[in-house]
This record gives sequence, structure tokens and C-alpha cells, in this order.
Amino acid sequence: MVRWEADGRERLAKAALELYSKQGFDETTVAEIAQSAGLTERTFFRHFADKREALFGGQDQFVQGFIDGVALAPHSASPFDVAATAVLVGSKPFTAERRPHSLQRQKILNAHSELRERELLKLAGLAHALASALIARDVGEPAASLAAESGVVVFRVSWDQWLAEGNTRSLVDLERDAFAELGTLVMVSRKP
Amino acid sequence: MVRWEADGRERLAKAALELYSKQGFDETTVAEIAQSAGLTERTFFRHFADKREALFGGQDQFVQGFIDGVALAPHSASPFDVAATAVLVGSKPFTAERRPHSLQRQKILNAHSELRERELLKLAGLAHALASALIARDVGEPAASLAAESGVVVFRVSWDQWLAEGNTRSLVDLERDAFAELGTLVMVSRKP
DNA sequence: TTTCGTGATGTCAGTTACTGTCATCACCGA
DNA sequence: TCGGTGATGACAGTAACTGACATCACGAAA
Repeated sequence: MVRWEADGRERLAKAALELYSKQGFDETTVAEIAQSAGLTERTFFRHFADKREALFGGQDQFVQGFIDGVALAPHSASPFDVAATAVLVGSKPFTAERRPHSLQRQKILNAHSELRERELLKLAGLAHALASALIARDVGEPAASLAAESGVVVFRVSWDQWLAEGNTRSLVDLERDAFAELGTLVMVSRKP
Repeated sequence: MVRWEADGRERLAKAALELYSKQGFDETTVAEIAQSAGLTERTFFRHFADKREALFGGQDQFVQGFIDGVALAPHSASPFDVAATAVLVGSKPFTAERRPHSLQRQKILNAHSELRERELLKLAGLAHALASALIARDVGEPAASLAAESGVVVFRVSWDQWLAEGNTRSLVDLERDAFAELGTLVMVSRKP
């Protein structure tokens, strides 16, 4: 018999998602989340830096998926193509089965600017990691940052489309189109 | 004889900037800021939604500069060119004289992720306003969002370069180069 | 088996961001 | 002169977050 059931962190994250979803972010106290997970408030703050962070677990793994994509791009690929490959590979895990969960979470995020800013910070971290990976491939600045940030822009725009009501297309498909569209936009701009 | 000196809000913002800069964001209490401005803590929260917001005044005016740029773009301009015009026009106010102030503020922001997330949220607001202005010009989605977000990416990357140590180039110059560089990156990607 | 170190948790007190409510005061127009 | 308005003060209260120390299960070493 163990004193504590395993995976306190995951239990807390799950309880937070459920409570935020059910009764709202502001209306949920950390003490409530902890109690719902059979732990104390103090323990919550040992696992998560703050109340919002409980919704943002797995960031390292998320970023790693993109970085793995960088490695998969052929050596001859242009910086922009490397970024595009990274985005497409990193988005692979978000399959149709995961959409309901992503949607539930996104609805909570969209309802509170405090949570949206945290999301933006995480995406900025992704862009930074991507840029670093490009620099490691001898891409210079500001090309690396521009390519990385543009890739994340495509990811974000496509992500919104993916979770939009009525959408049936896959995230990766939407991203392919968005990359093409971005290319067209820039082309038209340069060759009128 | 007035009971309160005028411009409580500006005095609070100025006091906050100075205290954050002098002794750090975490080490500064709102009560301290208020006292330094000759007001009370309660009044601070009447002017600013939270402790961070004191560093982000003038957002409306900032965004408006970009929106004005949209109106200045010729009717024949492509969505991407409209966004570029908006960014260049909106960046005009940030002249060399304003650089020291921007630099002082940016150093505070860079030192605290809480403040960086707020900055990202403000930039997301700018991107959204830009996209809306594009849509009002009959640009479709996701082209409008892609163009707007790309423009903001260029702004952000150029902004970092502008404030980098030793830089002497103007923000607008850096942006022109960044737009050209982004175009080249995408071109190379499409025509190998 | 016993002992002891380690890691995760509990307990508790404290600070501070932020909010609701009501009172107060200067100013301005009727 | 009077009443309305807007900005502020005063004060109590909630909840996020932190530091310090105690406790308990578990596993390894003695």
C-alpha cells in the first residue's frame, strides 16, 4: 500500500483541465484542484510554477517533435523548407483522435487572456528553439529567426483552422496549404 | 489649488518604469509605485488592470499607427505589401531619439517572462487588428492572417535588431531588409 | 533485519496582487 | 447655493504564491 498514488503531477494536470473546463478558470482555486487530485495546494506549486502552467505540460516533448523534423530535412533544403519540414513533422502527433482534447483545451485558453499569453510564450519558446536549430545548421541571422517565426505563424494559423467548428481537414494538410499560400503572397509582392 | 496633481495615470506609469528598472520587477510592490506617485495602491489598480500593465500604456495609439499605414497603401497593393506598408508606417515613431527609452523598457521586459508574455499578447493584438484591416480591404482568410502575422514577425525581429547593442541603423531600415530577406527565403524555397 | 538517506508530500505562517464597497473631496454646471 | 460627477482614499477580504520545517514511504547499505 503506497501513501500516495502515482503520478501526482498528471493527476493535478487532469484535475485542472476538468475544473477549468467545467466551472471556469477564475472560478477554480488551486486548493480545489489539489483536493480533487487528493493532494495539497503546496504540492500543486511544487509541480507547476503557477496556476496556468497546469495546462501546459509536455512542452519539451512538443518542441522536440519540431526539432526532430529539422534533422529530417535534407541537407540541401533551404532554411524556409527546413522550418516547413519541422512544422509538418512536429504537427504529426495532432491527429484527428486528438482533436477533441485539443479543442477542449483551446476553448479554455481562448476564454482567458492570461492563458492566451502563456500559450504565446510557449510558442515563442518553440520559435526560439527552431531558430537555434537552424543556426546550428549554419543558417545566419536574421534568416534563421525569420524562417522559424514564419513557420510558427503557419502553425498557429493552421492550428486555429484545424480547431475551427466544422473543419474536417487534418492539421498537416492545412499547414501545407498555408505554406503554399504564404509563398504565393510573398511572390505576388515581389513580382507584381 | 487642486487636490491631486494631474495625470495620475502617467505618474504611475513613470514611477513603475523607474522602480522596475532600478530595483527589479519582482522586488517592486504596487504599494511602492503608488506611494512614489503620491497615490494609493487602490488607485493604481483603477488605472491598470494589473502590475504589468503599467509598462504597456499607449497600445491603442501604437496599433493605430499601423492601421493608418494600411490606409496609405495603394489600392493595387498586394496583401503582403499592405502589411509591409503598415509595419513601416507604424514603426516611424520609433526614431533614434526614442531608442534609449525603448531600450530601458525592453531590458525590463526581457528580464521577466511574465512581462514578455504580456508583450507577446500586445503584439498578437496588433496582428489581429492588422488582419481585420486587411479583411476590410477584401483580403480573404487565411491570407489576411498570414500577411498580418508575417508583418508582425518582421517587426519583432527588426525590433530586436534595432535594440541590439552597437546597432546604429534605423528600425525602418532594418525592417526593409527583413522584408527583403523574408522574400528571398520564400523565393528560394519555391524555386530551387 | 535494521538503519539511514532520499524524494515526495504535508503543515503552517507570511507576503502581496487584486477586488468589492463605501466614504470623501474637488470641480462644474444649473 | 446646490446637486451631480469623477477621481481618489480607506478598509476589509480572497487567493496566488513562497519559505521553512516536519513527516512518511521506499530502497539501499550496514
